Amino acid sequence: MSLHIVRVVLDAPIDRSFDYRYQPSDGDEGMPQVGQLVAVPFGRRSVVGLVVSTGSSTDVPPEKLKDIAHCYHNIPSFDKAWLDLCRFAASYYHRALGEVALNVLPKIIRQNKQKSIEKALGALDRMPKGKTAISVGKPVLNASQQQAANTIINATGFSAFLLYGVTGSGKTEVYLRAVAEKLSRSPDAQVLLMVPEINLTPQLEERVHSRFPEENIALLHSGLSEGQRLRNWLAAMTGTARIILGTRLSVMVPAPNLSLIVVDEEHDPSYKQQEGLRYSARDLAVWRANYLKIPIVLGSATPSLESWRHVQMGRYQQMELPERAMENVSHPEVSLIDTSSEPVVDGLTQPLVAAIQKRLGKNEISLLFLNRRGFAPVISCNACGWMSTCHRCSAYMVYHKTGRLLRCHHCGLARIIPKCCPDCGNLDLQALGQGTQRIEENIRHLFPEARVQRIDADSTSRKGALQQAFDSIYRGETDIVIGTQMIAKGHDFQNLTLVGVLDPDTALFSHDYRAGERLFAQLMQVAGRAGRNAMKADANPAQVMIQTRYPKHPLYQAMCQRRYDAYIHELMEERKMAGFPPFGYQALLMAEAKDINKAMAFLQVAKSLLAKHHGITVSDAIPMAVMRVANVERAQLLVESVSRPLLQSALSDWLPQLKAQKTQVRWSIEIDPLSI
DNA sequence: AGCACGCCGACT
DNA sequence: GTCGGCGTGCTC
Repeated sequence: MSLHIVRVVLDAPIDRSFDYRYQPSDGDEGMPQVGQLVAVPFGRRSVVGLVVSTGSSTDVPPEKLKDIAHCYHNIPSFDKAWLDLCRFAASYYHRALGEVALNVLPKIIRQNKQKSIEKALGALDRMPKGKTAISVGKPVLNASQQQAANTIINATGFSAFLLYGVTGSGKTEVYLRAVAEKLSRSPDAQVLLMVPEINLTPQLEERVHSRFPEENIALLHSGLSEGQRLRNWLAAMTGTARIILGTRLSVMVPAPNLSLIVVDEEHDPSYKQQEGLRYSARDLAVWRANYLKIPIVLGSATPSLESWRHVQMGRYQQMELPERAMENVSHPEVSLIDTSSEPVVDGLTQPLVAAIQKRLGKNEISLLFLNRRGFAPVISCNACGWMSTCHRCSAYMVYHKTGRLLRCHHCGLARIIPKCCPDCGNLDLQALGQGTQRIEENIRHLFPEARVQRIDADSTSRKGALQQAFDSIYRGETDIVIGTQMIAKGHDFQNLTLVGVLDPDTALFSHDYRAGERLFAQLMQVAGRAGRNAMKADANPAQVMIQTRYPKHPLYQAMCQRRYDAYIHELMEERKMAGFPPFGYQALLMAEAKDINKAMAFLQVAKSLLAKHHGITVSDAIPMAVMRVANVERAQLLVESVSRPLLQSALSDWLPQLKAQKTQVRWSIEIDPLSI
């Protein structure tokens, strides 16, 4: 009598599978199939595993071989496409298959809570299955929107489209039209609509709901309860939900009839998972579309250089939505205030102060954008030059006037502000530079009658405080808003006609080579807050005023035209010269230890192990300036190559050698790091 | 990742 | 004399 052998992967960083025996018994539903979940004994405990193959023989000695404990026939099995997606992600990011596949499952499935699963499946049965694909209230598209939508709809096989258009150019309508068309053409078709974390607001959800009232929409984001996540996941997995709307984690949801993927704001850094499995949801979405031979739409006003390059190489097709094509939308005028000729007093120039004054007189809202919270970024001693540095990090500690605290924005360390200089005892300590708290104080002083609202991580830490602040603005109870990047996204404010940008220049000289593109994207987004609803016939266009010492810089020049393409060529040239992405490929080896020397020593060894690989460049081990947790020192090593396959094969050879190293150092590898 | 086994320091 | 620290090694 032949054996029934089931090969299973488990949620552990072990890059191999484990064989189990299947014993047929009365009343069960037969041999578990590939893609099914099973419960198996593993060591001293019972864990959930995923079946990756079945057979009739095994190399495992019989005394070691154990039986499958249970097979979850009630959960539909995962299809080959999903397994292959997990396989790709595992190999590309150099993780074990089981670690990837089981980690993306809802917790309730992973923890095998049968009663909750049964309940969710029951709820699913009662759900009506979308079939009619009614799209209601279709707005009329302009010519370029119509053309873009048609191109997407008529695409056959894999096609990637870069939909390039500023805020307000009508990208969302193009997505919704393509979605409507896909759903109406096939009764089973499913679409995946991905948005950045912050953009998945109830308003967007409502917009999709009201456009497709007959459809079940599976919402997937990190804010869901475990029960909701399970229900929505199962709805997608069974095809009950034909629209999947979610953040980066939705890229891994099984969807048997996926026929279109949309990635809105494809450049957004929140598509990159920054802990655990550090995947890029945008990149995985493109892989998935390619595998499934379906179209994918990447939309942005400020596309990533990676996508831009794909367009240049002919792999993606670019479609542009010109802003002028949208009726009833006015676009802001961007102007620069040269701070080398206009004196900056308390963070503000006279032209900007005058512009705010003018809005106050007309009962219009002004928004001041300053990406630095706190009162002042550093305090210093006038006598000896002491600066408020954090002793755990190399960063400055920020002066917060509330509570009279110095706080490190990297590690969270807080201390009472010293009464005198810790070095020389001098009493004359000075707050240098401007933070949002200080600007708020200055503004209240300048405009005592104005109603001022500050929005940053400090003012909104209380639950619901952010919503309250936005509500107050919506109700017209605010004249001047001061905020960090928190205000850049998602919210459109009626009657907001002036945006002032304070001190954006620091990003131009950042060590982070992506700082420029991020600043541009941010400025485009804040600019987009202005004037979207200021539709009064007699209204002047909204104004964006940027205070800068470098008005000739290509970034600001491009910003004046609100055209990213005027600046992206510059960025491309820089990257090409430096061999940075998208002209080169990177992996980052990070090491953590109590003693920095241990971490450094590990990285030295790691570097030497890589020396024999051709076409690979390895940096020196660099101790990290900023620590996350006290008492843990970090260091890193950057591995680069002009060829992705070369980099991947070097990693495949190298990482097992690192695993074999016995060391107290905790390490991890990140592929395509966003910042180094 | 868990979890156990195992071999050296301060405690009822 | 034991309790317990976490280094090392295995899990079908």
